[in-house]
Amino acid sequence: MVFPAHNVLGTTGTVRVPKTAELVASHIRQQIIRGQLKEGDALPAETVLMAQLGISRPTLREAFRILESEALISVRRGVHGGARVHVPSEEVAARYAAFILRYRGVAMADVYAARTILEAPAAGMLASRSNSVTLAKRLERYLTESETATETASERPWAAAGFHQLVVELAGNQTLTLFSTMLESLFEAHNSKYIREHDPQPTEQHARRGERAHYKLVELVRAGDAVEAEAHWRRHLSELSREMIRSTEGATVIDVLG
Amino acid sequence: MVFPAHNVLGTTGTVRVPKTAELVASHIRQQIIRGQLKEGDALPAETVLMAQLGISRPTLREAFRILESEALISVRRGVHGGARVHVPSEEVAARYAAFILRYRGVAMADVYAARTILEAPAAGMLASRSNSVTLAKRLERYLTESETATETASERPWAAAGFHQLVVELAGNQTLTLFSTMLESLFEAHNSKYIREHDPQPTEQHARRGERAHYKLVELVRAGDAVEAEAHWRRHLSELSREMIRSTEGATVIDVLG
DNA sequence: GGGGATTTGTCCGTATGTATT
DNA sequence: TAATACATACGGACAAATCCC
Repeated sequence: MVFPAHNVLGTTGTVRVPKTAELVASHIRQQIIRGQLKEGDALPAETVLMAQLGISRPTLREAFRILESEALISVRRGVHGGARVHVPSEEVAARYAAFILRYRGVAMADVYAARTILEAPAAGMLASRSNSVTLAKRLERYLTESETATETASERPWAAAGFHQLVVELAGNQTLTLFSTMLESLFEAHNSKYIREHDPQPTEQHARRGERAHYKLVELVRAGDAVEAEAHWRRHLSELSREMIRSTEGATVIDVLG
Repeated sequence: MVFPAHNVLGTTGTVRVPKTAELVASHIRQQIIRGQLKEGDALPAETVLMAQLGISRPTLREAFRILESEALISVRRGVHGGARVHVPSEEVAARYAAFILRYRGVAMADVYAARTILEAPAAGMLASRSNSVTLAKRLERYLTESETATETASERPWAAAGFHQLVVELAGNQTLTLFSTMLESLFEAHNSKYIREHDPQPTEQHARRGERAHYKLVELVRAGDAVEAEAHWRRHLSELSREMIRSTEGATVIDVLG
């Protein structure tokens, strides 16, 4: 594999000429996205890659920084170090969405509202499916299993988030599921940052009400009542949003870590 | 500004120690996202930044590559060259979403379906708003203006995409608008790549039907009929999706450029 | 537990290409 | 056209971290 050392086209007018590091990064990225490089795979050592690709170390390192910022590789030092491959993650996509939203000064309330708009129809789709009884069973099993699995109260929100994710996932649209996961990732990042600064409120009463709402959705899905399932889930999501916004009062705008 | 030359904490156990280039990139990125650096602003020259931040040229260049891959800066050579600042763009977020979808082998039909799920409720929200008459006027004005502005048939799809964007935008949720823009960006990338390979079909008849559907939505919004507006828009979007999928038959899976 | 080997992290100096004046 | 200023790329060197024996 050879990359053009001193860009082939010479003077290129107004055309943007990609730098060597970008080309190298794209080359490796494509192998990851196409599945030719799998999770955990080790890339060759720097010296080997330099020879294979015909580039210098600084150039290779620039490519590594690009891929590292996309969480597609992680580099460690030491004797068995080197670059290791990772699958593209929703967190990164959520991160970039957060950059945009933060730049525009979008409030967290807006993000919560988006979840409601997105998830409520998903609940309706679930109930209107022909195999809604099977789907209801899947949902119910998740609830009972997570009930026995959760030991401390602190990990209950995580289980609840998993239920919301499952609702969207069973609706059967992968793009929608991705968006939903991105939103969940934003909430998680925002809340964890907030919890670090303030005191976490367990809100035992709210947890019980949430649990009842989850079981009620299962029933509506089982009954195949799409209209009521969507309406019920919308109410639940709205209430949840209000609660979250009130409890994190003061942190109204998206906060970006990176 | 001084970054820890040889990471302060020394041995850090299992904690991931961020590299200097990442810190520098984050530092500059935050200034951009917080609006302290504005679109078109020029960053100091490399030598100046090296002195200001107390880092070497390779490290600074690694940071530049990271920011460049996020489209937050663009670097040019020559006398008045250097790094120029850009606002965070939806295309980048769409790009990473595309990486994830492509990795999972998601079909374009899935992405189109997501647009339907997302935009249809937005149309309903539009009609149910108290100022729906004003919103209808905005939509109508866009249609008449784009009608006079479009000269060639090739730029008509662009105008249509703008109308769809406007529908979501007027629904008033910025997060939803971002998602919608990301989807539109994916369609644009996919179609432009497809058009380059095949022959573009103008489909005059479809264009007229689409135009009628747009005007009908305006009427339903003006009348404040939320239920029918949502149903109508869903039908229109579904038909549009079928049409696009059929006309790009063979390119069923998301394709990623980068 | 300590020493050595391997691999990346950071730096410096230099040469070359490129765009502006 | 020539000079100038800037980024691009290369090679070599040392420091730091990690693992194995």
